[in-house]
Amino acid sequence: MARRQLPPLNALRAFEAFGRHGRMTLAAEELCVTHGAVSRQIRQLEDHLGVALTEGPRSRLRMTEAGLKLAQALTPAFDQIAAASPRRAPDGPRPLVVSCLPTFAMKWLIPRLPGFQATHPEIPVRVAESNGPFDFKADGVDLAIRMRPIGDDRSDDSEVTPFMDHFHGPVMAPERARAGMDLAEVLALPRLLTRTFVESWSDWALGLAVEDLPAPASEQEFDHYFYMLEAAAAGLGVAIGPWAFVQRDLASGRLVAPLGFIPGRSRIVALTPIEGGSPRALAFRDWLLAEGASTPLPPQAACDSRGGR
Amino acid sequence: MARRQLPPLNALRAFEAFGRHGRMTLAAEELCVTHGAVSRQIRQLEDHLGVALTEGPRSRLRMTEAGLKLAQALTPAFDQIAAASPRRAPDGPRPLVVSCLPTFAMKWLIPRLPGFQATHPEIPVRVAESNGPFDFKADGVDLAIRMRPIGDDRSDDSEVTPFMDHFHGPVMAPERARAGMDLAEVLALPRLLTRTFVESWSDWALGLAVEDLPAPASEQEFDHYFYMLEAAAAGLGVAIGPWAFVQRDLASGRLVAPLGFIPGRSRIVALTPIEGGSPRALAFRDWLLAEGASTPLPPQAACDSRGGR
DNA sequence: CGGGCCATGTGAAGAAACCTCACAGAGACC
DNA sequence: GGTCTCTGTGAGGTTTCTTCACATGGCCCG
Repeated sequence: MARRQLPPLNALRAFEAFGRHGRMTLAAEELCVTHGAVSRQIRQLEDHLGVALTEGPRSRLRMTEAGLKLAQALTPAFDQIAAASPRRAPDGPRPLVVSCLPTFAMKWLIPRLPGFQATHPEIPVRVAESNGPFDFKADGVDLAIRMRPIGDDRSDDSEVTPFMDHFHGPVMAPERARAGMDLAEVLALPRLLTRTFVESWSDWALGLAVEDLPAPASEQEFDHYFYMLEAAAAGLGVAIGPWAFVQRDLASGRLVAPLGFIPGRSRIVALTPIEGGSPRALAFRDWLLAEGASTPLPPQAACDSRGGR
Repeated sequence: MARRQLPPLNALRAFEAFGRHGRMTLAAEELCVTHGAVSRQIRQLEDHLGVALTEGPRSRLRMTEAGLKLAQALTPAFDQIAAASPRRAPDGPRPLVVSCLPTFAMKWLIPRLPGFQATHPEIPVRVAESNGPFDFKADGVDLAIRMRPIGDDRSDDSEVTPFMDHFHGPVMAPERARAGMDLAEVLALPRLLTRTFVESWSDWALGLAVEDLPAPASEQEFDHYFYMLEAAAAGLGVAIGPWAFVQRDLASGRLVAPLGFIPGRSRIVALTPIEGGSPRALAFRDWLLAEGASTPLPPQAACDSRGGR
C-alpha cells in the first residue's frame, strides 16, 4: 500500500556526503558525527539495497559504479530540499556571505577557513555554493569566488581581484597510470567531463598548443566536478583536474597526474561590489590573496607545450 | 562547517506524504505508522523551521502557503531519490503492474484496491504512478489507466477499454463559495492550473459552449493535480476538478463545487496489450469496468450548457 | 442543542535507532 | 619495521521515534 519504498533517509544523507567528500572521515565532519556513525549508516544502506556502494581497501575507499550513480542523483535531490526549506533567521550577527563554486569550496576554501577564523574570530562566514551568476544585493552576497579568463578583469558592478593562478592537467586512478606515460596514451583513455566546465579538455589542449584532440575511447559526463573526480579515482577514466581541486588527492595517492599540470587560461578571482564593499569583505579578500600566494605551485609539468614524449 | 543544514529528513518525508494526501491519517497509512507519529513529525518540522505549515481546525486541516511551497518541492525530490535507489528483486510472484496517473491512483484506484484483492487474493498488484507515455514491454506494464478523448479508441499496440466517464467542474474552498454563485463570479476568482493537464479550463469552457474565457484575476500553476486540489482546499483559488478526484473531498466538505459538474470530452480508459494480454490483466480490466459502473455520478450540474444564471 | 462522528493533539512509557568510545585491522609511506 | 591514516566493529548509553489511550474541537444530524 505504501506509495514509495524509500531507503532510510539518514543513511542516504550520510552516503551522499561520503560521495561528495570521497572519505567517510570528511563526511562525518560535515554531519557533525563520528566516522563510525557514517560507516554504520553506509553499511545499513548497502544492506538495505543489497548493492555494494563502496569498494577497495579501507584506507583508500572508493565508490562503485552503482554508488556513484546513486550519489549523483542524491546530491541534486538534497540540494532541492535544502533550497526549499525555509531557515529561521539566525540570532547572531549577519555572517559574511561568500558565494563560491561548490568544488572549490570543498577542496580548497573550507579546509582553509579555520585559518581565517583564527585571525578574524569576530567575522562569521557562511559559504554559499553556486555555479551560476549571482547578484550582490538580491542574494545577499558579500564576496564571490569565480573563474575568470586572464585579462577579463573588468566588470560593471564588481571589483575583480585575482588571487590564485589556475593550473590543470589530466588526473586518473593510480591503476590506470604507467610510469613514463605519454600524451597519446592519456588521450586514448575514456574521458570524464563535467557539465559545469565542459571546455576543460579543449582548454587544456589549447594550453598544449594542440589544435584538435583525437576522439577518446569513450566519454562520460557528470553534473558536478567532485563526482567527476571521484569517478577518476574509481578508475572510470581520466579527467582534467584543476590543481587546486586535486592537490590533496594527489598527495594522498588517490589520484595521479602523469603529465603534470600546465597554466590554464583563467585565474581564480574574488568579486566584491564596486562600491560599498564592506570592510569585512575586504578583509576576506586580503586573506584570500595571502592564502593564494602561499598555496604551493604544482610540480613541474612533465609534458610541456611541445606535447608528447 | 556543515555544508547544509537540512531539516530532519523523516519529518520531511512525513510532511510530504501529508501534503499529497491532505490528511494526516492517510499519510500515516502510507508510511505504515499511526497518525500520532505523523502529527509529531510535522510538529517537529514546524518547530525546526519556525514556520507554520498547517492551519485550520483539526478536523479540517489545510496547508499554509509556506507548507504548500515546501511540499511541492519535496515531492519531486523524493521521487528522484526513489527513482535512483535500486530495489532488490522481490521474492514473491511477479505482481500485476498497473500504470496510472498519480492523482487517479491516490484518489480513486488505491482506495478501491482492497476490493480487488478480496476477489482475487492470488493476484498481487503494484501501482506504478506515471503521467507520460509507457511501453508495455520495456516498463513491464501489464495494464495502464489513462485519459482518452471520446472516440479515440483505436491504438496500434493496445486495446482501449473505457470504464468510466469523466465529469469536471470548478471546485474551491467552502469559504470562497456563496450560495447561488454564478459563472461570472467563479471566473473572476484566481484560477489554479496543473502542469499535467493545462487544458482543463478551456476544456471545461468548451463543454459549456463558451468560446473565450474572460481573463482571470490571477493564475497559479502546480506540478501535480493533488497540489492544485490542496491549493483549492487552502482557499488559494478555484480549480477544475475531475469528479473522480474530488468526490471524497466534496463529501467531507473540504471542497465545494457551486456550479456542479459537466461531462468532459474524455473518458477514463484501461489499456491492455493488443495481443497476449495476460488473464490477470483482463481480470483487472473487468474489475475496473464493474467499479466504474458502480461509481456514483456527480450531482446534477447547477450550471448547464446555457451558462451563467 | 446535544449526541455521534471524525480527525488531530498529547502524556507517558516502551521500542528502536542512533551515536560514541575504544580498539582492531589493513594499507601506505618512510 | 614503525608509524600514520582511514575504516570496521563490539558494547553500551542516549536520543529519538512510536504507540496506546484518551482529550479536544469542529461538523453533522436529528
